[in-house]
Amino acid sequence: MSKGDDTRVAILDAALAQASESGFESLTIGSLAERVGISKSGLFAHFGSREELQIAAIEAAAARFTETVFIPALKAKRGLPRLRALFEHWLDWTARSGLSHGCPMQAAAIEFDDQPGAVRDAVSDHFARLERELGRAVELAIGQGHLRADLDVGQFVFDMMGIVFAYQHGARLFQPAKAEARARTAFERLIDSASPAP
Amino acid sequence: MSKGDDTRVAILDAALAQASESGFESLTIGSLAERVGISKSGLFAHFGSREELQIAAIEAAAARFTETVFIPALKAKRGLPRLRALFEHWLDWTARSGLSHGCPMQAAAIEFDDQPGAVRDAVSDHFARLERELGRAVELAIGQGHLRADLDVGQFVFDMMGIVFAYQHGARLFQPAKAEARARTAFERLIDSASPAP
DNA sequence: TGACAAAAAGCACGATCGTTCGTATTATTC
DNA sequence: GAATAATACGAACGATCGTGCTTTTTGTCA
Repeated sequence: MSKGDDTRVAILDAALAQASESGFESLTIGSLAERVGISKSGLFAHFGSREELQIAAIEAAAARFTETVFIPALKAKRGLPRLRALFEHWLDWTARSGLSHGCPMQAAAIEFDDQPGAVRDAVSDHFARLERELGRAVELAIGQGHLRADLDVGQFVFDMMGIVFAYQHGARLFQPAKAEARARTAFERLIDSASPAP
Repeated sequence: MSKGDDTRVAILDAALAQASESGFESLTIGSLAERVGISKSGLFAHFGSREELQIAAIEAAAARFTETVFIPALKAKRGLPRLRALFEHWLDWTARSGLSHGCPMQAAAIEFDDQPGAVRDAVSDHFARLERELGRAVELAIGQGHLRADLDVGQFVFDMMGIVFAYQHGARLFQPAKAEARARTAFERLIDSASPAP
């Protein structure tokens, strides 16, 4: 890995930390350069424009999400265990990847949902993939007989996302511990209602 | 109402529209003044600082939420009908109040959750009140015998918020109609699971 | 209508924004 | 070690940021 790539990685690390704290709108070239310890123009040269920097940051966040949530979940047996692992890793993925101030993907989703362009596309691609992967995990669980065969997969994924969103909301604004307990309870109830009839 | 108050209302209307589109971070005095059609300094004089403007905008959003969601729901009979009304009005409150580009309160929650101060306080006050009111509606439904007496009210509210968040997310990034259908299905299932044993 | 207060505008400030360009400093390769 | 490419820097640009002032316009009320 060349020197330039090292710097690029350092920049994106700092960018993710910054976006986690204050959102992508706060991702200015000047403040980011200061955080990384290089000059404005030096940083700028790596991306060519602010928008390119934002896109790179989104993609870096998506990559980190994959490393933190998807990859480790593959270690669990397919079916319900893997689905549970996905849920657990998703709950605390920001903390486990050094972004303790909130999920940058969700911040991006809210900031860019009404601003058509490459940034918005990158965000919606991420969430589309997330839904797809979750759906696949659910289908595997059905295949393994862990969940009902007539389950509405899309609805299950929708419900699961709602639980995580409510968790993130509660943890951010109020008591993280309570939100976590509520989220687990809700997820267990969701699984219960999707289990095969005895 | 004096002329100044009229202007203030117009400013806050524009501020909410702007915040709905691009978030509170994008709420700059210059762009807002142009939107309203007055001078920067003229607008500035109404608030004294940008932070005061942001707080006023949050409070205006909260007030509009009350008008659009809480007040109309009071027309429904207390108990389950009112709870349903709250849910329905909450789902489309942004569209019904001219903020078709996203809920400003949720944008604010994500932008300011890690920035202690009066803005964050105003946001968390709003959501605390929202949870309290929802909880009260649930308790009324229990009192009317519409919901189980041993229901975990806090958990119910958590689940309900998750449904709405997932709806807002899906409607924002993907297909609003599908998200709406999923949200209704989820809510009916939630009520079902909270209904008294037959 | 004239006096007074309220509201808006005008102008300027230092700071910071994204971006460009020419130059200096490094890494890499022969 | 010399040649060359990759990286970083410094200075500057026009624009915009939030915020003070002073002046002008507008509304209100005796």
